[in-house]
Amino acid sequence: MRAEPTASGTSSGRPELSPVDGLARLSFLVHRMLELRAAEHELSMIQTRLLGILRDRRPTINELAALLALDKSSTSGLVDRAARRGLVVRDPSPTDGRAVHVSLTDHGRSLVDEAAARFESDVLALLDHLPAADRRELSTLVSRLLVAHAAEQQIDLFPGRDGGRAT
Amino acid sequence: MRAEPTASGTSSGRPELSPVDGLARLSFLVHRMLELRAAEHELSMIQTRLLGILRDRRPTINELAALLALDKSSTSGLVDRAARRGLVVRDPSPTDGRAVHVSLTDHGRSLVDEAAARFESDVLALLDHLPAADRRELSTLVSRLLVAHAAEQQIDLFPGRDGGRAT
DNA sequence: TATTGTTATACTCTATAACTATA
DNA sequence: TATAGTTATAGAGTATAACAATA
Repeated sequence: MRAEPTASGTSSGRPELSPVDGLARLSFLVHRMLELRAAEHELSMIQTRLLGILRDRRPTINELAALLALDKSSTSGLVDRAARRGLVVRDPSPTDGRAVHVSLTDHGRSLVDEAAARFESDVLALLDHLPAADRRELSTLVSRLLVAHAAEQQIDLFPGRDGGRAT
Repeated sequence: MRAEPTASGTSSGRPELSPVDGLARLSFLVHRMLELRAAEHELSMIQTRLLGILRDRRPTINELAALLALDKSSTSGLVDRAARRGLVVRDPSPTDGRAVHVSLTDHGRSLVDEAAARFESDVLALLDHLPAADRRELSTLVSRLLVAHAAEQQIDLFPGRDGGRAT
């Protein structure tokens, strides 16, 4: 969005990006890393998100639509195209004659696993530009930021780790 | 992509996201903030990027295609749709009878300015979850990371601030 | 001949509305 | 009657290939 970097002069020798600029650029950079790795397997971002969700779930079309924030008709088409490529399968629900469960094929799983592994090493390589201490500090701050934001939005960032409602 | 948060236990009371998970989630969060603000003006991400570029330039279709990493035919169609909505105009190049220059209309500029302002306040509000000292530290680390990455990729993060080739 | 831009065609992605089958 | 999913339709966004106009 910004064209000029808005280098809010630190008056030290090193120019520094503004906080908003920095976060925006970092966001686009990481996003593009995932896009490129997905594209290596001819996966669009939405197909990649679909496969990512299916890594540990067998949702119905309706559940998928909610998770992807898409209309059920869009979701149906998305699953169609993935199924046509042999990445996912539809299975009838044993309990509801109207519903289907979508799950990964072995091929779909190998694609998403490989893309995820490559993306992870991309991000690690990016972080390697910082010395170890800075890297740890950055991770801690990012985590703290996300935890605070999730708390405000009443989102559970750590499902499984006792959602809070316990003793 | 990750379903489980991979809370690499810090063995302290507070769970912390893994570095890759944290950066990925932060990236998606910031990306979604821009998407939502753009959507308030019925702008897609690619239309928003187009208008963002035009804020301080009047590129040709070919130049736009390079900046957006799109084919020139895709760019032509993108500009068509933006022009049909009155957001941009094509003007013939004074020096090359084949080329056109694309620029913002007043309407297009007001849309992109407003979306940018709202996005900026979203990111500032997000950062407000951290105490001021942490916020400054995070910005510095993000900036340092991007500067190092840009240097490696031989990209100039600060155009105008003397591209280096000087005295 | 080479370059700039547009057009024709095809496919993915998305939503709305209408439909089928089951509950 | 309500819900789960699909299909019909329309439009944005993208690429490839073919084209027109200009250089």
